[in-house]
Amino acid sequence: MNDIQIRSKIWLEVDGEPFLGGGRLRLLRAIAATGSINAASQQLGISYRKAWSQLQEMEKHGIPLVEREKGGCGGGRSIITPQARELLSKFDDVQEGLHEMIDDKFDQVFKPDRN
Amino acid sequence: MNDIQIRSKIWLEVDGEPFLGGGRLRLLRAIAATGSINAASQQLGISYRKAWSQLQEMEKHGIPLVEREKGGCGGGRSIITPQARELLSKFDDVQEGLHEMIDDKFDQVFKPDRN
DNA sequence: TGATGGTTGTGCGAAATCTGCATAACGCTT
DNA sequence: AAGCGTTATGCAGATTTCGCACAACCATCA
Repeated sequence: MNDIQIRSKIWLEVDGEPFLGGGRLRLLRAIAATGSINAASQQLGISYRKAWSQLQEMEKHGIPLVEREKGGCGGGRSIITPQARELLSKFDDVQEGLHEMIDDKFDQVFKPDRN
Repeated sequence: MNDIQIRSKIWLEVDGEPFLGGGRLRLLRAIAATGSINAASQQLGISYRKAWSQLQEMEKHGIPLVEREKGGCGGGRSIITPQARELLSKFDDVQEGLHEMIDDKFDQVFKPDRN
């Protein structure tokens, strides 16, 4: 059998459209860590434009996630809101151990015992 | 809080690219049920072109999934291979109960007790 | 006080992807 | 040999994604 593997993902939806998944989660984390959308996008290897678009998509449902300031000391900065922090934490709680569990189940079903 | 919900999916990859997920699974099932790619695509509400492309993507890794005949009685027909049948079965085994489990965990974490 | 620097914000054309129409190939059936 | 319903596929149009280029902003500092 070819080298076959399982992948899995979870994400949140609001009003039936994507709200928060793995990629956007990493983005918010990077913004929290760097204090800048620009620095975060570079860290993740995506364009600023893309990061900004993702934030737009997330926030269009009315939940404020990032507070931005343009101009000023350092040119500007961005920090994530307490609500965003809580979301990240809860998302982690749900995701915790999930991939491992699924990988295990995959091995059980797809990889015959070597006895 | 807005109406927020969780979604989840699993899929198989071969050589690092998508091989079998929910959509292609339904396609193979529909082909098995109808004996025809054309009928299957109509049943699923997708174009024949799209169904055919998905089969191409799946089979380009060398695992034969559908045996096709063009021309002949009825114009032609398609049946899925034993290997495809086995894949469907195993995929179900891995997926069984998964969505429910994730939904439960989501409720635990995101919906506070109403005491 | 005005020039500077680094960030956020955005329009728009290019690039890539997806979609499906149109048509060929095929081989039983009659 | 004509017809029929399926599989197979090229290709153009539609749609989405991508990212370059540039505007807006404001504390700092000369």
